Amino acid sequence: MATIKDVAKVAGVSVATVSRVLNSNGYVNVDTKKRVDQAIEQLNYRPNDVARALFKGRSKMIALFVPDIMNPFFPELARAVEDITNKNDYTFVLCNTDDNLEKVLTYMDALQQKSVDGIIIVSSTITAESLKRINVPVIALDRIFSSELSTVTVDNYQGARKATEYLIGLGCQRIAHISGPINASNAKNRLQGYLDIVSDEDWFLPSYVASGSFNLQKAKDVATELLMNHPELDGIFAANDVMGIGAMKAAESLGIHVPNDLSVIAFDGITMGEMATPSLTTMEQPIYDMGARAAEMLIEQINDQKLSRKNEAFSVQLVERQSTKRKRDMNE
Amino acid sequence: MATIKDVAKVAGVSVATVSRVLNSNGYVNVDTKKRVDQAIEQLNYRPNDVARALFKGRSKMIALFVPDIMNPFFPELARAVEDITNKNDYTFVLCNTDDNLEKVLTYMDALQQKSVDGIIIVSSTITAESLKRINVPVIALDRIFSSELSTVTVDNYQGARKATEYLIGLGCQRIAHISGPINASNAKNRLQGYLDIVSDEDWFLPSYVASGSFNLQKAKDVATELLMNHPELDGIFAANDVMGIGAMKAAESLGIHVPNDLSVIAFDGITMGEMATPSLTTMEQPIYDMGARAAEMLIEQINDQKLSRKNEAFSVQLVERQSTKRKRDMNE
DNA sequence: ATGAAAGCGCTAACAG
DNA sequence: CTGTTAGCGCTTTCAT
Repeated sequence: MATIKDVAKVAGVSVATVSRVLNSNGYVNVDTKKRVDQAIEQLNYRPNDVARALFKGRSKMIALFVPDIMNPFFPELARAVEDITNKNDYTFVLCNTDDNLEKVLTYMDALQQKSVDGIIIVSSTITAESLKRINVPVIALDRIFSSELSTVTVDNYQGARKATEYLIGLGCQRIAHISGPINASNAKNRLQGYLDIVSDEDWFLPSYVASGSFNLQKAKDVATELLMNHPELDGIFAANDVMGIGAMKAAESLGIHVPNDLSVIAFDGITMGEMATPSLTTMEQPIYDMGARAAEMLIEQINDQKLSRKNEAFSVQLVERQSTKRKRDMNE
Repeated sequence: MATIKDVAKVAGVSVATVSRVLNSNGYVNVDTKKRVDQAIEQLNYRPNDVARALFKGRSKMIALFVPDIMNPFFPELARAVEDITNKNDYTFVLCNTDDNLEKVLTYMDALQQKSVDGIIIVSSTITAESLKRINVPVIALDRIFSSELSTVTVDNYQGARKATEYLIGLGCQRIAHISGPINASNAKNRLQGYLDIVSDEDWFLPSYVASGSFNLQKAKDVATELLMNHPELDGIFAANDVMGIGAMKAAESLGIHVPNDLSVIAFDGITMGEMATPSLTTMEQPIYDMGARAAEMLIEQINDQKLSRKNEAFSVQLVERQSTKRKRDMNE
């Protein structure tokens, strides 16, 4: 590994001059620059980022915290963040937190020790308190957990309203909701959207709401219970796609046909929803765009630390597939 | 951020002594150690990893190259690598290569500049040549692309044989194969396993093999063609689960019932296969274990650079689900 | 058992 | 326009 010193020697200049051409900063004669460039080329020299990081106190690394990359919602988000991160010459570090505060703190210390430049966090359990552990820009993505952070989200409330209204428009007359964990802001808003549409209906029962924890198996279990206790149900709005699939699995094992007997709509727009049979109608989020935007915002903030707090919400879009169907036996 | 100097001052010793207790290396009086520990505690001191990395030339970072984390096979692998990586106090860097050599080289340079300690690579396109670009231990995972590297794989050939034999045992009499890209070692071995079972059968036709590039849409397209040209087919062995799902989608759109008219078996054991309807019979790989083992091997090699090259292959296991079914109309 | 000091590779004053 | 030099925070001889 050639160092800046080697380059200086070959070019017959001082390391300062080499540094200047490296960073195109300060005056340097055209000819000397040429000589330096040649030396760099000749030695195939690459500056040592570690030395730079030590001097600057920044490492050109960005970390993304997700609960678990194995959850199919996150790979696309991670991909987006990595793409933007890369395009801006940062290195991308992935951290699975399992929504475990202790792991988060361990990560924060480790990243701090490596002079990470910024962090994007998807989490509902992290405390605003724990952010003080590390002194770098942080963006909250998908879920809001601290009012002091810039955020990138979607309009969960409106999306949930639309999903519920869509089911009603199809002729559904008894609609249940399988919610995510209520401590997650997105789950809470989706629940609220549903409630604001249906809670005044005379058919509505509080027991039409069950928590599926954003988890397939859990959702299947609660959906089974829901469908057994309430055979009158003809629509389910699940707070995410994974739970929507769980609900369909529950219906299938009970001999309830989707979409003929039961319409199911969910939220997210992950690929797995298309793969399911029947394919899942959903409120699609621009997942990649969200990740990309969060990364861009983070980099802006890294470059200008006193940038003001910003809140961006993407809108979601109804994607009709096979799990929902207009009811033919409406009262007429 | 407290530095080692601050600690030294508070403890009333030199930085050398602090460094000694930090690394439990060299003699240090029990009492002085106590004083230093107290100072560390009091200042909440954490050593600066960047400074350490500069001195040592190693950064305690490990990178994983995957073609694309959005492909559902890779998140579990990534998760495993990250877990092991973390347990050993390394930081995990994720790199999506899109199987693009230029991206790979760019990554290698970037990682080299950051003094990464080692790399795990899943790739079929990387040339052995390009590895010279960076002088750290490398493990090949899932696919073999250079004979000089330690590798972690599965027994693709035996798995493919078993899958094909399973279909035959079910009574299938015309079995096609949807292969992965032939430049990928795993795809090649799976194809070979299939061929070695069927190529001597009198019904076998070379046109029973089609390439689906490990890609769902592509597999769906070629499966459609396959099923249209060869209505006699009653079994398909797809080289991975994603393509197995593609094949089922193709059958569905042609009105061919899986598994009654057509049995489909695939390879991988990703979650999406369970979610599909019908759920997909497959040769399940121990994906997490493979990732974990690769990470362990890498760390062993980092700790002892002159460790000899090693080759480990896990075995795969048949998981019967709904996409395959014994034929009732056998000649009897 | 401990301290002083050199140096990892780079950048940014400061001088000239 | 270019060179000299003092660090960035840490580890490791080399003395003592």
